[in-house]
Amino acid sequence: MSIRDEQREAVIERLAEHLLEHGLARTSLRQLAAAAGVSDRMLLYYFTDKAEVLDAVMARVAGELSVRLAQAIPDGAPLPPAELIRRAAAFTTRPEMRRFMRLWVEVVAAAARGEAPFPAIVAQVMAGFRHWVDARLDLPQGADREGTAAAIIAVIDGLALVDICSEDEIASRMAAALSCLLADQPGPRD
Amino acid sequence: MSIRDEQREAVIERLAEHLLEHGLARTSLRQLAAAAGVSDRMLLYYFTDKAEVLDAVMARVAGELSVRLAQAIPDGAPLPPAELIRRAAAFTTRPEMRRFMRLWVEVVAAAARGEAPFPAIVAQVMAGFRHWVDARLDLPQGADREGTAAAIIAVIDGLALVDICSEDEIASRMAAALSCLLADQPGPRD
DNA sequence: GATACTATGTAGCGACTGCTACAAGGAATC
DNA sequence: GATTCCTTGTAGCAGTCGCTACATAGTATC
Repeated sequence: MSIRDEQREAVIERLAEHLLEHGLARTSLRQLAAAAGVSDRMLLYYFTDKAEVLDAVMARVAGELSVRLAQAIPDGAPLPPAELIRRAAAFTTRPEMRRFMRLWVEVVAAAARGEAPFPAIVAQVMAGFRHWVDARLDLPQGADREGTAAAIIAVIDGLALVDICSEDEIASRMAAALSCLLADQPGPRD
Repeated sequence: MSIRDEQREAVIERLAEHLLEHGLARTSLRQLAAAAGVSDRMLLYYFTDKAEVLDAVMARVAGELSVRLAQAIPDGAPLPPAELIRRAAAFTTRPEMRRFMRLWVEVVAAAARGEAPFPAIVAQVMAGFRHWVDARLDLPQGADREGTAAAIIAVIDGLALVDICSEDEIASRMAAALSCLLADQPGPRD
């Protein structure tokens, strides 16, 4: 592997950490270069342009998220939707996962704005989410698997969205309340 | 009212429409000025700086959203959470409401990035949402009202987030599937 | 040793950003 | 008629943006 390729890999690794830490807030070429410990000139030597940088870094981040999701909830035994939501919610609101979800919300917004290369990234990651849910979802025949999968993703992403603009304390209560809403036996009653 | 104040109002009105149409994609001072039909020089005559422009415009948009939410689901008869979610979801995924929700997601992301004046705007709008839910939520005593309200907002916002990065067709299926998940009698079974 | 390719620094381009200094026209007031 | 204030245009500032031209040092190849 050439020096260039080695540096490329190292840069991707460092920038993945940078994006998870700061979101899309500091993503000008010069800021990315500084975070990666190289000059902006060299960043554009390792990558053809800024879009390729973000593409590569986001692919790395998505890969890591994918691994963690697979580890947290294996695809062996399919779960009923309420239980799947409950576990996925518990996992994605864990402190170390919140920066993934925050970045994800920012990326979706950037895609909504039409900002390259985020629309393509969102399409890929979203497909990954759908596949992840589909492989873990136990649903009676005749039910709308795609619709249900989308709804489950929506609930998880919604928790993340509210989470990032609220005080820390609300997240667990929100998850608990959601759990009650989904249960066949609804929450603490008199 | 001085010419300046009249123009200010007219500019806010036009920019509210602009933001709902294009999100935060075209919000440089010059782009905002063009959309409002004035020069950038005059925009900064009517407002002290860009943050004040966005503040005023977002307040207008939030006000309009608030009116529509109040009209769509009056606060007379409190609803159980599942029903409230169902109605709110049906309303916010209506075609004419989607641009509100898209803008909302973008604003939350901008706030997450720390970009002024969005954190303050998000806090205000979020408080409005919480109040709206609280005034319409029928919940047994002893239940966590705040947590449940946050969860309801999360579900609605999640639908919006998935909605803006999916094909049109999925939205209604997602809402239907969610309805099944929340029902005491879960969806079409065999 | 000459040549070609890889790797890196310096410097800067043109476009855009938020914002402002300055001047001037017009209306109102003294 | 002179002065002052409200309104508006012109021009441009300093900074950042993504990106690139150019030079150079080192290394590999012939």
